Amino acid sequence: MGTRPDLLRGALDAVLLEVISAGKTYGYEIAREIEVRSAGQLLPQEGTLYPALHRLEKRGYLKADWRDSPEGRARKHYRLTAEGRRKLAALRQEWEQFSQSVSRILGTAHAAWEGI
Amino acid sequence: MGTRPDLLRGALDAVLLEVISAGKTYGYEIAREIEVRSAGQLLPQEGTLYPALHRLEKRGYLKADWRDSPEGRARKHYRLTAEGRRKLAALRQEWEQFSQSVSRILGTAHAAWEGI
DNA sequence: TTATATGCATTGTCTGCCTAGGTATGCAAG
DNA sequence: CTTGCATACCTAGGCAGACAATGCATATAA
Repeated sequence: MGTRPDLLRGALDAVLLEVISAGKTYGYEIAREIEVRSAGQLLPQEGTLYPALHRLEKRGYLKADWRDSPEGRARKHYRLTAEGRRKLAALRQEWEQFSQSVSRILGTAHAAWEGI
Repeated sequence: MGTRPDLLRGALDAVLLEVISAGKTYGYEIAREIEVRSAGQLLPQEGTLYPALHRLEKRGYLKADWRDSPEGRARKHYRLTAEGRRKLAALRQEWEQFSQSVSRILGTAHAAWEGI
């Protein structure tokens, strides 16, 4: 795996909603996409991923339906609700502000020095 | 307060070590410094801050000593150990990689596109 | 039959932020 | 003197969520 658990916590929901909105719709595929897009840095465990998807569904950000697969067992496909799209936009902005705050404090490279 | 608790979790240790290494040495001062440096975005609660400092001390990243204060009660001053400086460097790099991964996935502004 | 890839799910443990309290000192206002 | 406020530290308990481990189901290949 890549990073510490605690790092993932704050960003997982945003990452999941983003990947799903980009057309990766079921768990197994979502996991692999996250791994690819992060170049192996991020890789949520199954015991993290599936509960997270259930949470997002229960909170109304995702809708799911089952479809058969040509290989292996059936897949549970997710898609964003309207509320999910709004949530993604909000989480994206929240992440941006937060990560810039931290990066500015830590003095890491991609901090935006426009402010202060 | 500023951000969601879950966001703070992943970055708090790094932020604390950084602020202390920059010369803000006791809890109350550390808290205010974080608030100032993040422009109010980050503000750990006392029930978060003090246990976090104790953890870092117990793990050997910080050393502490008590000193009297001209105003109010005595202060517990922290400073980084050699191990603490190494830890800060590691956490800084970990944060940079992680935040870039997430930012790249979310497509937020300050992502570095040099890599892929 | 066994192994491997696909695919979803749950249980139990552990970590750690928060809320909500508490303690102590110094000073100013009433 | 008492009340309030800033300074300054600490802790108990609740709760959310990531992880490891395990299990189940389907398909293909050795």
